[in-house]
Amino acid sequence: MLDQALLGTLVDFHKILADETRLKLIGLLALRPWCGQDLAKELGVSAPTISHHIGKLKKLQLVNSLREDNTIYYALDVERLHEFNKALLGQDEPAERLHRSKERLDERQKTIRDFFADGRLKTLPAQRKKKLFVLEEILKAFEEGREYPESEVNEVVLRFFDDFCTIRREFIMNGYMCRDKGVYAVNPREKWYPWQ
Amino acid sequence: MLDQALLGTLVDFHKILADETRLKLIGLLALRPWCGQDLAKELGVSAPTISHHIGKLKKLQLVNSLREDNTIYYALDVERLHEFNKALLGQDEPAERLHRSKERLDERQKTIRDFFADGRLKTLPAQRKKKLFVLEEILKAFEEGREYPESEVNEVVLRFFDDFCTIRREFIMNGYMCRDKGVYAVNPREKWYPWQ
DNA sequence: AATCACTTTAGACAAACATCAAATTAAGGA
DNA sequence: TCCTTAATTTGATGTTTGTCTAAAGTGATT
Repeated sequence: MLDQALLGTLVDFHKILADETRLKLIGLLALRPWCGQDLAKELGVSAPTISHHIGKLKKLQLVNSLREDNTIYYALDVERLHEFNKALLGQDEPAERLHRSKERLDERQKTIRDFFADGRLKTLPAQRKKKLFVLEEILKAFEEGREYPESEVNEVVLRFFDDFCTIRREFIMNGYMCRDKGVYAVNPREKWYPWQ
Repeated sequence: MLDQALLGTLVDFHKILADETRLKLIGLLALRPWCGQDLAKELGVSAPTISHHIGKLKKLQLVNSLREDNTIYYALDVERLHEFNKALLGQDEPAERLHRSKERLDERQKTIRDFFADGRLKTLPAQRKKKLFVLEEILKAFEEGREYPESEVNEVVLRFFDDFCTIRREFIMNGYMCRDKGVYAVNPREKWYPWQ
């Protein structure tokens, strides 16, 4: 998943953005380049404080500086900002995800053929991936948005497998269903496993 | 710009993500729901530590918890994560920006009519907004992407205004041009003032 | 040289916080 | 009712860090 090198960078990035003054600084620099004195006046802090924060932003290459006579103008690198923002989430592009999901279609159907007979589950797969395929297959017997008392969940599952208790537990553990005060409901599909 | 309410939330968000353990936690919870004990074992920290971090993630509603018998399963709210990530950048929609730029069109043209006569600048406006309009008008005489020695910048500006020195300085100060070792170049237009 | 405007570094202080061990709470099951 | 397992709270500790003042550094102008 998240490799170690990226993790360190990501921590640093968020550390940098986790400060009100620095966030304001970025807000101002997004408008235009500023010099230190003006930034200090605008934000109501001392010049060394500005220098301190600019230094941090520079270390992440979020701002560049440019000297004009005595005064130094700082400019935001918007592109760089976007790079960081993509790092946490954007690693799984929709197109890519779609591609992989198609790749797995055969695997899913094969699993279901293998583990079901006459509409009933022969045995719960031990392999995690296959187990999820099976759970999702059983889940088709439930209506999304409707609430089920525990007894009714058992009833429905029983049509597929005797050990309804295990299946019910797996539904919860894997986020397919939620339970509140003994009442069960299927979670919306997009919350299941977008990474599968 | 960045309003105060959003700013606080954003600081909190980044504070939460600015920790290696929590980032790993999010990485794990992105895969599937986990219970506290397993998370502690997986990350090699104590249970209270996990509890501490989960508490922080919960405060930002980044994770939900779900009790199954004695054990509590924590699940990541991916949607919420996306919301936060959009907050920093996407706040200025292109459509909105376009709208505002149209609003200011008349103002711009009026300023140029007022301050130019026979293609020459009468005087540099003191008011910041108008000054920028004027600078941008003069800037049209430069090619984007081409490099100009200082002498040539002076030459071009001289066609509009005698005090080329001030104009040249204003170009730099306001981010319209950059200067490196005496060579000038016009910055790409999207870096000027998207907010104007 | 001397001065001036601006920036950066150094040092100090206080606040925030990650972590752990120990104590406490919560919920089942014997 | 007691025992077990898991989660949370509490308190302590050491680290990090934002901010300031004072001092030093940096370029340009007189």
